[in-house]
Amino acid sequence: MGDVARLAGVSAKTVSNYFNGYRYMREDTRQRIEAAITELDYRMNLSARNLRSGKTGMIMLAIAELDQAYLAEFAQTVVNKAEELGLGVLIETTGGRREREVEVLEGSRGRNVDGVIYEPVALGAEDISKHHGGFPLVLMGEKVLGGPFDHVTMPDEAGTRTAVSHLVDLGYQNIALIGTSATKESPGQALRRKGYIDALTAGGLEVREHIMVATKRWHRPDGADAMNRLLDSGEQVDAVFAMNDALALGAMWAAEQRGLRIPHDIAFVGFDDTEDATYSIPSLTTVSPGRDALARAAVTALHRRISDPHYVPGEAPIVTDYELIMRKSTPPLAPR
Amino acid sequence: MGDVARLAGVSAKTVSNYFNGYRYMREDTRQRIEAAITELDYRMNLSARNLRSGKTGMIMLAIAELDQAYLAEFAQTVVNKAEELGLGVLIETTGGRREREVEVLEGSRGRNVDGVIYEPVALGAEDISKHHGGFPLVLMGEKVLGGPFDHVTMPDEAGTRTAVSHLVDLGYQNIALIGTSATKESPGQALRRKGYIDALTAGGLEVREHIMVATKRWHRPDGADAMNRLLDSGEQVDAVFAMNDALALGAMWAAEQRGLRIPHDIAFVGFDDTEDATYSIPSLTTVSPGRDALARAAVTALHRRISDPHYVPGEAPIVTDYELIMRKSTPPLAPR
DNA sequence: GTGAAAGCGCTAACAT
DNA sequence: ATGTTAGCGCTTTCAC
Repeated sequence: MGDVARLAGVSAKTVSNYFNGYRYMREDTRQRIEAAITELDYRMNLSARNLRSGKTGMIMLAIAELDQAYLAEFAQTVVNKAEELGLGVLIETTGGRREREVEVLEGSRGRNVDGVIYEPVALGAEDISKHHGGFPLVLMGEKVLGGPFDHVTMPDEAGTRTAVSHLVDLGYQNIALIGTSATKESPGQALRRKGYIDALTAGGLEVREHIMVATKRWHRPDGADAMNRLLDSGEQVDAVFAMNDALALGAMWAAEQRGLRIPHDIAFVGFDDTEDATYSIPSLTTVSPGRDALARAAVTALHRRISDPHYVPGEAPIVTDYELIMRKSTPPLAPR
Repeated sequence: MGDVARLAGVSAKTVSNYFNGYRYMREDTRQRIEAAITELDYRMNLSARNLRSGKTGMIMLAIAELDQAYLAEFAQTVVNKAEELGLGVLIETTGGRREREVEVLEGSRGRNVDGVIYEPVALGAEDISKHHGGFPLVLMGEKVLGGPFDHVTMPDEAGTRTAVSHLVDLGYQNIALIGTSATKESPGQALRRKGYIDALTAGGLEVREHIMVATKRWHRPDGADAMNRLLDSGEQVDAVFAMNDALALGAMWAAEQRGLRIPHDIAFVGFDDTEDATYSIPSLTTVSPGRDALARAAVTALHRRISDPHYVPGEAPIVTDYELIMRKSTPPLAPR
């Protein structure tokens, strides 16, 4: 920057003013600076600016994994929105593993970005308060009581309840659940399980532990695997609610592999409304949880928290609207 | 860091040595430092380290979009591999738009990371040399002649040729191509188109411009749209090679919507071997281009370039092995 | 409207 | 094996 100043015949401070949009500057000064920048092909050293200003212009997005359509689409929207606000996005993935989640919360990178959008999977609310190092944080999922965090959350419970109730209304009586956890339940899992149980209860149906199937992850192979176990069990099943679209599509595929006719023999419902749910054969009924709005809300809240020192995180979660998207995988149940 | 040094009764330099793994240090010194760090809950200020050392410990991954399964899976592997090497990954998306691609190449963020992995879509080789600001760069796609860049590339041409030849061998005679460009062709597009044409020619089949269909992007809706236009055209088609899996799955869906039986009436082949190709109904024959190996190779090459000042980028591209994965969407052609 | 000087928190180079 | 000095390239403060 010194070089630019010298070439333009001004001080470094004036060049700095130029970059920071300082308003009072003579037109000829501005032009000389611009000419010098072009001439020298100068780019500001962000490390130096960061050191001095205490800001980095970057936020971190810490999620379980990118190779899950929902999270990839979420990340895409976060990157776009951040770009609008002049922020870069550093992506860390945790694989949903507790150890990595703690690392992210305690590590130095978290304190060296302006803020973090964080999706806890293995970590509970207490853990987060305990391990958190004091940087601006927006949580995806449950509220951490007392923590100074914004939190954005999908309508997990209500969305699931609506979807399962829809199956009940269509006449299905043996509705399986795919995607529970054999070990520690994540917040989203707990809420979706609750929505499922409530809908069955409200519909006067029995809640059967044997048709609630745990999976390790939430990818297609897990869904296929779960479906195979379900069919092997001999339990009667006429519909499946899966905790996300990938599980539902994997389950549907496994059922078809075994010679069942979809959706005639078994109906399927997913959650997320990722692109592949529209284009599966048959197309998949699913819950659209307002993904883009949520991602934008997360970035906006974080940005406000970063740039306004008086900003106080909202007590209430930011929840988006959801919508049940009805497609061909859930026909009205024909009398058997 | 000064605080830590004071509390531990050593100089700042010794604390710095501690963080940088300097080997010669008395055990009790080390322990006093560790105690002080814990006591103060100290985390290093990376901006200061970056300013001083001229490195940031971050690389940038500049790709078209994250909400494309192939790129999301690629990004996931890049993040993992970078993490292994102690590097953070800043993700920028360009949407494949020329203007954004230039911005990324010229902007200040590129000069403020240690290196960049870059996927040009709209930008040609000349553009890249012209706009590049001198930072370590690994390109995905074609070789930029004379540029000091490593480049990693999928076996676009050979993979496509093999896939289309397979259709020819099975007896298909009217093989459409989905995913060409109406405007400027990207490197990958050009190579896949060439592979397609070569395979047809080698098989003694006519190359028909009318069954080569352009799409705006490479997502499912684009594939569906292209398939509809193809079917509306009245051209005879018994198989489709799509430039990626998403296009193939969208096209397959559209054909099914119109009452065609898949794969009996039309066979489909994709490219990428994303997870959804395994679990579609019917499962999709596709080219597996060694995605993970490629992502790891890209990070490794960049890391070497960053850390070894004598490293000279290879002349030859890093190409991975590919494999044709045969599934149910391409049965041997029964005599009609 | 612009300049001069100080200093953000680290590490390279050298000293001990 | 550890301490001292200087300075990375910016922005802040205050003076002009």
